[in-house]
Amino acid sequence: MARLIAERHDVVPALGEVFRRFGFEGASIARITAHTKLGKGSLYHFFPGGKDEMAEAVLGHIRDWFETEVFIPLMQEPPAQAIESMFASVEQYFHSGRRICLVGAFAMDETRDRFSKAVGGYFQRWIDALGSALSRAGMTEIEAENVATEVVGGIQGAIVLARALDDDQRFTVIIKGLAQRCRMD
Amino acid sequence: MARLIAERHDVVPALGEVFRRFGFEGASIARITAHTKLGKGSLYHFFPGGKDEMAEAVLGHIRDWFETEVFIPLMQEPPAQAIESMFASVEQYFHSGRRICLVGAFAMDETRDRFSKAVGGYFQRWIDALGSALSRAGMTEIEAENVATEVVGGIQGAIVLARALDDDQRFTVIIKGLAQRCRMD
DNA sequence: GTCTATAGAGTGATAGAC
DNA sequence: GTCTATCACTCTATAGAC
Repeated sequence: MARLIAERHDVVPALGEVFRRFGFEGASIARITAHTKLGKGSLYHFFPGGKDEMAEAVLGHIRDWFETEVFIPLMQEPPAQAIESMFASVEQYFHSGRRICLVGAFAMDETRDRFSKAVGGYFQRWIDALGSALSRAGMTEIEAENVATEVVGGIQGAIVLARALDDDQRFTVIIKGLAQRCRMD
Repeated sequence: MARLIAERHDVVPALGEVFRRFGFEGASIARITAHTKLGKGSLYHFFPGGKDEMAEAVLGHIRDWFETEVFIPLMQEPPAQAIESMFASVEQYFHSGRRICLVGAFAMDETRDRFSKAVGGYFQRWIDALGSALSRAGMTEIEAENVATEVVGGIQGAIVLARALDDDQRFTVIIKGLAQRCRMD
């Protein structure tokens, strides 16, 4: 009976979707078992720390994805093309605003305090990486940091608006504006 | 003992704070009674529709505040000064990013679907009002709408970042940049 | 037998509604 | 306060892999 399906990392994306849909508080174990098709036994076998450990695993998984797909390219590749590539990744990853940023969502209520290190680290790393690219592209340090902050924040805002208005065009329009801002104005 | 304190509208701000802190799912009736110092009896007397009606009341209260303090001035007063005044109100209302936007938070998970009308209406009204002011200030229709969308979204993003990084300076810096954008560039 | 993965009944606590 | 449903979580039982 055992050994058939899962390893721990196989269920992490499914876990992420549940947390995204319902939030941390709204993601009950019942909902999680329904979505992951894993019994409580398996779930607590993989994540002895319960929901907190599940959320931690999801945040780590998100961080890893951004690290390889976005942050490292921003730090190491030619800046103009890495920035363009970042916006393409963002458009795709967030499904034009139909998929939320779990890290941003966790930041909104007291869930933040449970995962403050992962939440803060994710955004700081993003701002630093983008700031590095903008700086290499010719901006002053201070300008690069300000624009990076505005852009990373702007992406979060675009997600909020797209979902609130149920209109992905808003997301795409805002992202285009932010991309323009990175080309200097 | 009864009759002493409350009317329904007196408890709405306290309700708002509970929803802000814990989110809709995390705001349990126990937490609500603790914060409002109202028994369950009074609570269900004022809000027979339960938690949904409580949240609806909070959203209506928020909408009313923005309507008088922000949206109507944007539509009717001299645009440059109404826009400056909007940014001042925003800085104050959101406590430099330490207080979240409940409407934006509700937009993030499936809570949105319960309150989609209030959530969508709030942001659309804000964008329309700001767009009107920007247009009167000299922007083309299309430019005004784009900038209004970026600014309203940018404010939401600023809240997310300020909380995620636990740093209100980020909020203030972003707001300053958005205000600059409204003066044309 | 020992190990890991699994299923799910059962725990007390707490949920929202009234 | 009282109701039922559901919460997060524990535990026992058992499957197959070695």
